[in-house]
Amino acid sequence: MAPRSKRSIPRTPAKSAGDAPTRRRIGAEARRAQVLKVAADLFLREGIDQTSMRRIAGEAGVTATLLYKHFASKDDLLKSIAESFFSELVVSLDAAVEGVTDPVERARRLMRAYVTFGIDNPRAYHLTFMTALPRLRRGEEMKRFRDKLRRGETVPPEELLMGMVCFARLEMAVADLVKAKLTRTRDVAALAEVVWASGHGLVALVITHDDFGFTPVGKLIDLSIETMLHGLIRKG
Amino acid sequence: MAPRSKRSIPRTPAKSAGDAPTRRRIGAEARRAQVLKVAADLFLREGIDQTSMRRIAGEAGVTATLLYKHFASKDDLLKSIAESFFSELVVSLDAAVEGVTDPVERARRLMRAYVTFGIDNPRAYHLTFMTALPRLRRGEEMKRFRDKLRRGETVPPEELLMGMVCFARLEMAVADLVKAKLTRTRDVAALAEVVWASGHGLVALVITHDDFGFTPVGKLIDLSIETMLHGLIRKG
DNA sequence: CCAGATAAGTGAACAGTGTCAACTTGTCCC
DNA sequence: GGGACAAGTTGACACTGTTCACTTATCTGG
Repeated sequence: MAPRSKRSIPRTPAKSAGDAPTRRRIGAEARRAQVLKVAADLFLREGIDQTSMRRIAGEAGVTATLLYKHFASKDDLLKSIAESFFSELVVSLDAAVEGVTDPVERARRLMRAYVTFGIDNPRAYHLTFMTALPRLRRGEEMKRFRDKLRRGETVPPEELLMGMVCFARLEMAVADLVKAKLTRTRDVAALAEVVWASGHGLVALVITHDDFGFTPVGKLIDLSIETMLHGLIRKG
Repeated sequence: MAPRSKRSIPRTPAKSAGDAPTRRRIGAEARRAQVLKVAADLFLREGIDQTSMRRIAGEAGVTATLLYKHFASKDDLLKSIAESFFSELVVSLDAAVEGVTDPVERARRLMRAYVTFGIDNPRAYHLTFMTALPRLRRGEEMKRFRDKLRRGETVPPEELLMGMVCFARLEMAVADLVKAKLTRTRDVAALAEVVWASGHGLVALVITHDDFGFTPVGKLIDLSIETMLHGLIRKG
């Protein structure tokens, strides 16, 4: 955004003699993977806006133009990276509830895993859940996708939207609570969305207003999860 | 190193014809206000990134350079606009609880007013709560500010951070709940942050993933607020 | 009434951005 | 060896936020 003016940079032609400009060719797949890795690193270290296509290209030892042979746009590149973060999140979520059978405890651990992942990986979280990538918005397609996941159907992995998969994990945990007749209300989708919202809000506030002077994060997480759980569960 | 002395370059007199676009002068305050209005309009209509300084200037019938006589940077301009949105939000919040004495009902209405404001003014909400303006981050200053508001002290209005004022409204409502011994726990600050998080999360999700296929928003708001309230309040 | 200070406004440039058309170069297959 | 095609580069375009060096209008005091 702001080109911090660092004056008196001679702007060298950068035509240093002798360095071999040999175009090093690697396969298309390999290059794509390499660019993804470099870009993800830079986005996480420096932030999205601070990371230009030229910078990514430079770090990959390549020209910016080449990136457009592998990704349609910067947003497209971002989207690809987001998908990989989603995958990691799914792994975290699954690990958190592995072997746990009590539905309430499963829900609790799921929430905690989600919030912790977000707070521990603020830039990744920002990229995946707080950036409205134009390409990520697919409206009707998403609805159909949700329905499929809800019914336990499988979806071709290459078309998989990992964000939806994350949500499906939460939705199924909530469904278990409802099935066990533990909840005050029975609208699984709505309940899952509410739970997600509270977790998301916590992460979002903490990572974007980190100077707010919040209560220690650990305490906040505990209180948030327990409050939500108490709100969900029937008294009795 | 080319000293580049551009002394006394004639620089086109441009006095040739009666083109004279007549620099229309208005007072500094007036111009500042006008720019604020134009910029706010554009940000809301087109979004922040789609609105350049030149565009704002053009719409105001002025040069981009002039904007920098009134605002230090685009971020600074954004920040000024954010403050005015915060003010509107405070008005909404106060209106929502006017005349209501029951602490639970006050809390409920406050939450609803907050969430509704955000969903009804997505761009304004995004600008105020989801954009980490560098100038908005003031760390320690914010903490001291919070403490003052918490104690009911007044703060010079020209240094007022309206965002903090909004939060203080919520915090005081929560404090009333705690005082009435209605809550399960007693940490006012932490409780208020948790409530805020859930409201914020709802708004944030709805306005950035508007294609997600959510449960109808009205239902979501109701369920979210009632769940939160049930989670907060002691049973019995 | 007119000089001078100062406030208000301008044009051109700088250093960057995402992106693309047109070109060159490397590598494999026939 | 000669194409074909994939992989990579050059150089530009139309933007961005921002600043420097200016001009011009308006108010004030002598």
